[in-house]
Amino acid sequence: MPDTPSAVRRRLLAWYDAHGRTLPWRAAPGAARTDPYRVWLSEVMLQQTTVPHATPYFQAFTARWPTVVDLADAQDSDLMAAWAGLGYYARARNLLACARAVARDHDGVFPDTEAGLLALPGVGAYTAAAVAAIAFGRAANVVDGNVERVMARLHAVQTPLPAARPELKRLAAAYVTDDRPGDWPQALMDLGATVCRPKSPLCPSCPIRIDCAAYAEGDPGRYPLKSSKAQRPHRQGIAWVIRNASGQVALVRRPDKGLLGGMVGLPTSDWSETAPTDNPPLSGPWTEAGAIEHVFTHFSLTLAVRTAEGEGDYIWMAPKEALKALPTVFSKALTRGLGA
DNA sequence: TAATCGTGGGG
DNA sequence: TCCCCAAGATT
Repeated sequence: MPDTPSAVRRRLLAWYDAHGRTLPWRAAPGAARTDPYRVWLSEVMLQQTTVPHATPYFQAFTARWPTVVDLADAQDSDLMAAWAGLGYYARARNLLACARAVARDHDGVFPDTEAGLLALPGVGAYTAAAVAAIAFGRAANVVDGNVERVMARLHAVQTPLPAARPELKRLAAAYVTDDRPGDWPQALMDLGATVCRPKSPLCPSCPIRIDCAAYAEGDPGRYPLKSSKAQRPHRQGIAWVIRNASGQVALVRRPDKGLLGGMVGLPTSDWSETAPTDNPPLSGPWTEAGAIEHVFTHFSLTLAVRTAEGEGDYIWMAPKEALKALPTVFSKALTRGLGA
């Protein structure tokens, strides 16, 4: 059974002071207030994304767009290209919408309350609480996957995810106070990332293991319990690599909604679980260039790649530039089509 | 509420 | 090789 919340807080914050991570978006100990723009940008980039994957993007974005107003002035196509490879592209569209809302409706200054932040595009319950706590020192209940896992173990919650979410959030709320409101969620998240890991938790290094009901049971790694997930279907399609006389590649801008929305892509057939209708955009002749495999969150894909020379009403881009602007699935297909 | 929405690393 | 999963938001 956990000790009092205040005792748990004391031990975990002491651990955080000694073992907390140094991260590019995190203010150095004793430094002046964290820049809300950097906190918000990092939080959006880190949604469902690992620190090593997001870090170079954070560095590139802050170098190119040092303030939220700079970002608001960016071209849509530049922003989307800079996000290429990071995934969940709705985040990039919402990032730009949010920057423009802050610039236009808030004089370039982020709202400093949880409710104000929550009203911004792409800012949900987690991100609003995180920015309110970390950038503005608000006593917000910041609950991400790490916090859910720590709470599920600390209290040996028997309800499986995702049904356990409300209960886990209630449990987390008991630890939120006006003392060090920004450090507390970061301490919880650092613990979850480095000690209370999804697999093979490092309980001997945990500052609150004496409070942990799952540790007392002997197998904390089995928490949080999870309900079984649906299996992933497999789809197939065709991607067409068209090059003009200058060696440029034909790209299309994908519609804002749906998969890879707003990104440039190769022209493709429909992607379905049955063989695609071969309806190429040019008469050809087409050369078979093999196929690539790619796995999305809710389906896997085999994409046959065919190449031809031609002209037409496309976005024409040099291959080197295209490879940087395309989402990964199309970078793979283009690389194959180029014979690299 | 449940489905949709990427990618890369690790066990 | 395959499956898990990571600082979630939106509809």
